[in-house]
Amino acid sequence: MATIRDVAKLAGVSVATISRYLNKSGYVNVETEQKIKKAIEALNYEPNAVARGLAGKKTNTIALILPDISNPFFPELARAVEDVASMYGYTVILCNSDDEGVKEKSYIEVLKKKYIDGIIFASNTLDSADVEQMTKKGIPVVCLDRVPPKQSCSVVRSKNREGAKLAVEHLLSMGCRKIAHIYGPQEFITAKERLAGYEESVKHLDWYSPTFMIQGDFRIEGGIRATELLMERHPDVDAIFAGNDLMAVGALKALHRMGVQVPGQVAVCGFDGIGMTEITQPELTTVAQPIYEMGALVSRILIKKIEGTLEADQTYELDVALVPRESTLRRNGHESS
Amino acid sequence: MATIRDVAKLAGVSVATISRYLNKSGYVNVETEQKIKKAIEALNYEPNAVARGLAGKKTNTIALILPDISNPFFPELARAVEDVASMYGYTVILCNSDDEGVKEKSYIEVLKKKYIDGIIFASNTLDSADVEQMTKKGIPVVCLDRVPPKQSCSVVRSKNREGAKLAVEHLLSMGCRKIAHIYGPQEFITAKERLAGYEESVKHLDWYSPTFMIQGDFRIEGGIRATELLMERHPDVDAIFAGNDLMAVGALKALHRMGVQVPGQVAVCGFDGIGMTEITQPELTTVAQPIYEMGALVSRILIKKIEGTLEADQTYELDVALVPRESTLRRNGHESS
DNA sequence: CTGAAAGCGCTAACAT
DNA sequence: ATGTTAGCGCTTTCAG
Repeated sequence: MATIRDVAKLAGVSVATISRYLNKSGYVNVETEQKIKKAIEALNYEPNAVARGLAGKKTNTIALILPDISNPFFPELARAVEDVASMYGYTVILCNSDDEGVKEKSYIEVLKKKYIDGIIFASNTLDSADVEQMTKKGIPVVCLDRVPPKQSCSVVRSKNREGAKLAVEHLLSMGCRKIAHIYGPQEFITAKERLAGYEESVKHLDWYSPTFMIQGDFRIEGGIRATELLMERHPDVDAIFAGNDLMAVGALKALHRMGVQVPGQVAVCGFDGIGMTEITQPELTTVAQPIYEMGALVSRILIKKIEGTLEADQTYELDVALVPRESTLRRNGHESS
Repeated sequence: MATIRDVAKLAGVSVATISRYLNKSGYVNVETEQKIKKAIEALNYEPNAVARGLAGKKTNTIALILPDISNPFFPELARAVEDVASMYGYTVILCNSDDEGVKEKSYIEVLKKKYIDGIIFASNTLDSADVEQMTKKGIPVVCLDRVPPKQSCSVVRSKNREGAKLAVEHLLSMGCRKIAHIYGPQEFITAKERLAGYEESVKHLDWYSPTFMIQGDFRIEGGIRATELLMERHPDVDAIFAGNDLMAVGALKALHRMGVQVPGQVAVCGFDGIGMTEITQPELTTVAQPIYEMGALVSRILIKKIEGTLEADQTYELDVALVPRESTLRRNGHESS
């Protein structure tokens, strides 16, 4: 592997000039430029990224910290992040935190030592102190969903409350009259907001009762159990709005086992818009978040921040969209009532 | 951030000693060891990974090159790789190649410049020349599925041919008599082997005909189209063995649309064992690969290779297992005939 | 057992 | 416009 020195020698100039040429920093004569170009080609020179990193404290590497890449929500997000990153010449380090603060901290330590340029957090454990500390240490951070106070970093999220309302409205418009909600763990801001949106939309309805809200765990199993509990408690519900798609899938499974028709007896609506919703039977109505776009946006913001072209930290709230499918399709619906 | 110099000064020894202590290379007196420990703690010293990388050409970073993290087969694999890597103190860079040689090559270039310690390929485009070149340049490589000739690198794969046979046997034992196969793109060695296994198992049966083998694309869409074509051509098939789970899901969808009962009229069996197979209706019988283990093994091997403790390159063929579920459950089956 | 010193390959003043 | 040079923070001979 040729070094910058070799190139300098062959081109008959100093290493500084080569460096300037490489980084387009400072002037360099057109003629010498040509000489340099030739030398580089002749030697098949490729600048060494590690040396650059050490000298310039910039590694063109970002990290993506998420709870678990095998949770179906994240692969698409990761794909988007990596796509954008590689488009801008950055490389992505993948970290699974399992939402455990300890793991997160330990990743952060490692990443700092590696002169990572920035971090994307798609995690819930992170507290604002951590974020501020990172920012203070000069490591740009961008978050997904989690909003640390004092706006110490940019945030990308989607309209959870509005999404929940969309779901309820849709179910009502399909003729449902007793709509239950399986909510996710309340440590998750998303779960909280969706629950709030649900409550807001239904609390003025005559059938409303807190017993229609059941806790789930954002996973299939939890959706199953919550549904069982719910159907026992309220055999008369005619719709379930689950706080995420995984729990909605669980609801589908549970209802099927009980012999309850979907959507005939009970309509089911999820939240997130992961691919799974298209392969269930019946296909699942869901409030889709623009997952890929969220990933793309979050990494574009991080890169801007790294390169110093970000005006100011901001919170971006992306629109969600109701995707109506079979699981909520009821004949007695009156969409245009 | 304290540097090794600061520690040396505070401990009253030279940087060389600190380095030896840090890397457990060379002797260091127990007493000085204590002094060093204290100094490190006092300064909260953390060795700089980039500097280490430059000086020692070892970055404790590996890369995982796969076709697409959003393809449901890969997240679990990636999770396993990252789990093992982080357990051994390595960090993982994620690369999506889309099975395009150009992208792969360009990743390799970048990774080389970053002094990556090794690469895991879960890709099909890579030709053996590339692998050998990498190996020659001193970058350890381990492959998934793809076996480059001359055994220039270790390979982890699973028993595709045997798996296909398991599938056919299972279908036969469930009473199926006309078993079709939707095979994947023949550039994929896995698709080829599964097809071969299928053919071997059925070619001696009286109903056998090449028209029972239909090409798919390893995705849901292709599974749907292939199934439509198949059912038109052979309305009398009573089982479909798909070359992977995604196509099996497609088959399920297509059959459902046509009003064909599964497993009543047609049984369906997939291959891979991805999570999706548990949420279809009916749940999908599949030949499960030990995906997580494959990822864990492949990364353990790579790390061994990096650390020079790997005896010799080898090909590891992991067992697959038939996971019987509803989609092949036929009353007229005689499991124990 | 420990220290001095020469890099690793590049960047960024500072000087010319 | 270009060259000189001092680092970046650590590893690793080679002496002692």
